[in-house]
Amino acid sequence: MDTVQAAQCMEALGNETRLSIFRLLVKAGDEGLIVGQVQRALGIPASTLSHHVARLVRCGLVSQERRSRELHCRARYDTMRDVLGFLTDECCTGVSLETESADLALAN
Amino acid sequence: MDTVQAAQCMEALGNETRLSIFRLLVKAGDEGLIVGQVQRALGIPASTLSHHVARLVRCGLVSQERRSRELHCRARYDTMRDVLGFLTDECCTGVSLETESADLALAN
DNA sequence: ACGATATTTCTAATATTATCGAAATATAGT
DNA sequence: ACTATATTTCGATAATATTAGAAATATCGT
Repeated sequence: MDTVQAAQCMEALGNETRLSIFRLLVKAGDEGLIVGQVQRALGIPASTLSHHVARLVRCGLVSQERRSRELHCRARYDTMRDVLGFLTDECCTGVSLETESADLALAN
Repeated sequence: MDTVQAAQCMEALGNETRLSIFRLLVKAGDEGLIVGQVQRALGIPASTLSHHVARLVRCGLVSQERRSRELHCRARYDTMRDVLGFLTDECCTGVSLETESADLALAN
């Protein structure tokens, strides 16, 4: 994952509404949720929600699959893993994620 | 770390300029960099840079320490670790970070 | 074909963010 | 006190994002 896509994903998740949507989808697991379920869960207008979901889809964090009238949304763990990988590699160099204090190494 | 602070950090890192600043500071390691060094490295006007750095400081991703005229900036690994922890726990439930494909468990 | 449901696209208003020059502040050396 | 350096704050403009109602589209059941 390159810097641009990483930034796009972060920007997407940097909005509280979108972060809630994404967390909801993660919790829903493999099954995912249909847009209407998300809407009822979060209580936001359909058009607003559609906008936010589209943005999550655009940056690759959510996938959609139409099932007749309903639109199934699922969190894309692969993308999320890439984002975490980017952050760990590029933004946390030399720091273990464990809480044991770090042995900062200038890895470049 | 709560949802609000996590979102703030992500929003901060979701801007390409700020992400570059942060990566630069991470690479600089424990020593950090003074604002002027960051400015020369990235080639952006001082006032614009100041704005972005202030934002990184505000959300806790960067710390500053004045040394006479110069302002030393350092990446705060502890905050970064918390952000990664949040993302791993709340946004990646049941998915291993290793590339071996996941055993999605609905952990709630 | 029609009416109901699910969701998006359009449109417009409002709000927030980004950018950067100019002026202000802080500190250092002379 | 004066000048130079380092950085921030101010102020104004431009760009982008958020919000949400209304209209459009798609699909279903009858």
